[in-house]
Amino acid sequence: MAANPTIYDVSRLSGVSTATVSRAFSEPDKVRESTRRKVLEAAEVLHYYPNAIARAMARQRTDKIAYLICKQGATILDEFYAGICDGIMHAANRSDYQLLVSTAEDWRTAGSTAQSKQIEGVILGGNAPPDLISELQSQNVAVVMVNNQLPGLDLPCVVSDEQGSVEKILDHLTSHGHRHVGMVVGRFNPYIVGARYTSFLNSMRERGLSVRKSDVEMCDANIESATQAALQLLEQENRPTAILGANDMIAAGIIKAARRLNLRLPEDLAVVGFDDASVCTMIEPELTSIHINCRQMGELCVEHLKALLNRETNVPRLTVVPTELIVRRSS
Amino acid sequence: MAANPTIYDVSRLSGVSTATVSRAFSEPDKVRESTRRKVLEAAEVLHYYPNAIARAMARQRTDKIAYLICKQGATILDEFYAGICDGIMHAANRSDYQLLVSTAEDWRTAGSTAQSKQIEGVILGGNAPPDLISELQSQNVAVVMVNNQLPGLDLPCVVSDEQGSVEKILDHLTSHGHRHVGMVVGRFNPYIVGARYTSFLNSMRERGLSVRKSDVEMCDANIESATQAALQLLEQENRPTAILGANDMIAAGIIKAARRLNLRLPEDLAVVGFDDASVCTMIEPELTSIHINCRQMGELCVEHLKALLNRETNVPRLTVVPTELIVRRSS
DNA sequence: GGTTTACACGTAATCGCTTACATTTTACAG
DNA sequence: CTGTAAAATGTAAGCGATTACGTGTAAACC
Repeated sequence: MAANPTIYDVSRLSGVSTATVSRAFSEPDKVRESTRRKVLEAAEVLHYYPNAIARAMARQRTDKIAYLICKQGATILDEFYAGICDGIMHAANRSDYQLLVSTAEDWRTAGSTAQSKQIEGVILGGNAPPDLISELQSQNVAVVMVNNQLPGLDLPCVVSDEQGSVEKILDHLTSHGHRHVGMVVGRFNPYIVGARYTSFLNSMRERGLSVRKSDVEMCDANIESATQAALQLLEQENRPTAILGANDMIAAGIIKAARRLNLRLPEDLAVVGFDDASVCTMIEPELTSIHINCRQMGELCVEHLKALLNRETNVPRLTVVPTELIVRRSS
Repeated sequence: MAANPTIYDVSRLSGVSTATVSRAFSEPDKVRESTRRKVLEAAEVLHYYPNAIARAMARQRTDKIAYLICKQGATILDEFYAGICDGIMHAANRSDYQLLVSTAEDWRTAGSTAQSKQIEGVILGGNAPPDLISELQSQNVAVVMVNNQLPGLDLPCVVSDEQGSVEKILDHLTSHGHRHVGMVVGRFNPYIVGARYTSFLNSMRERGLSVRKSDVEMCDANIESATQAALQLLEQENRPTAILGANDMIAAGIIKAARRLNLRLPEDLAVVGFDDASVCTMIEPELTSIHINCRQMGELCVEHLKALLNRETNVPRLTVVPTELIVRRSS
């Protein structure tokens, strides 16, 4: 590991001062074209690349941001959060941010928060614990939340249009004659319970359709639990003719349950999911689902974080990303 | 953004030198218990946290590593690579590394490689382009590859036991009387083509079973393509009684194709996948698959990177992670 | 008690870059 | 050709930690 060349080496070889070398790299138009070329040439020869650490030190700005996934109902293994991550990665690279990724839990148990000091902004994915948020804010790092929204918190949130999604689903279902609709909700994600489920209740009420207690079941974050919950729903006397799954995995569970009961899909039962994960086209019948532009959500997060970091004043507190209903064979 | 407290502030408040403050944090046993307490107390009062940037600057060590996903057949959206990512995240946190995540493409198009300078080690996921590898090595950053293995390259690789996986599948299938076995391979992932597919050919030959050209089809990275490929296989005169999909998505496509032809599973056709993704239990029939401990693979990557960074000499060039066949209803 | 040794702590140089301010060079008008 | 403003470049002081080296103090030995 031969010591890497520094700005001094370039300075010496190119015959200009270190200040000029520095400018040649970070403010190209403040230096004469000819000298800039000399500098770049010398850098080329020496295999010099500016040392970002030293740069951060001098500038008092690290351009480092982090994506913390809060395990409560969220994980990078979930296509949805992975999609957001993908969007964040792209946007971060484009804006020349360095992106750290971690789960909130690991993050805290590991280097406590000492790390935070060098992170200028954090994107919180999923159900972030309030104390994490206030801790971050007290260390004045910029915070943006994605797929979550907490009352009384002053920070930008990026969410998908849950209400609109449910409307679209119910429009679709009612236009096919469904009036008795149920839902299986994953209790593992508080935000989704609060958003998708209550949207469902509201929309149904507005349409003058009733939802009985027995039309809704809760389940855990695995397919077997979802299947069991769906069985509960379907084995009752007067079962719904359509059921929403709070995500595609749950919807898949509903389909499995329907199969066990020898129900025909979509004739005897319509099933709709959320997220439009890849599984939708893998199962039989293909699953009608709500497509969410997670990539865009991720990109928006970075945009907002950037705005926050640049001290812009009018960063929207709530950004709602529109969704789309993808109708397939299951409904 | 009030300026953050520095080691000087703590030094002043606690009445000791900056050197002692520094030691109190990074070499606790080199300082008397009583003074250490004083220091920590002062730090507490001031909300002081050591500035990792400055620390990195002084120590000439950043403890920063990166996970670069090489899009060629790999993406964070794939549960497999997400699982590896998860493992890397955990291990990185545990070892107090900062983890940057990006796709190789974004990485290069964005800040070129300037960034590299501050990254001490890189984990390459998927099919890394050779020039990227040599570029990294020439800047002497430690490199580890996961789920890939290139001839003539001197770096640690972590892969799953493809050969063993195939053996297990074929043991299972032949014990159920299958002698005519086909495969659908994704042409999008060169390594998998090279590993899973050739293992398949070898194992079949060893068992004295023949594989005709028409028993193998290639497909692209989407389910429709996989389904089409499977149809090709299944619509011929003398079709295989069992088919391997090079991953679970492809296997799902095979199942769809079988359904279209009204084949019964597993009676008329056995299907087996690789990766044991969550989709395996979502589809009907549930898919027999090879479980890969991706989390462990990720952790191993970090271990090896760490060893490399600590200049350990005997870092294994190849680590093969054992797999397990999960038998379900599709076979 | 005096000398040695180990330990705790302090002083100050250093890491590689940025940037305010000073100085020199260039461009251009008169 | 000269004077002046603008542009280009140079000088050097930080940024906030670490750490080699030096000093002072207390324990340990004879």
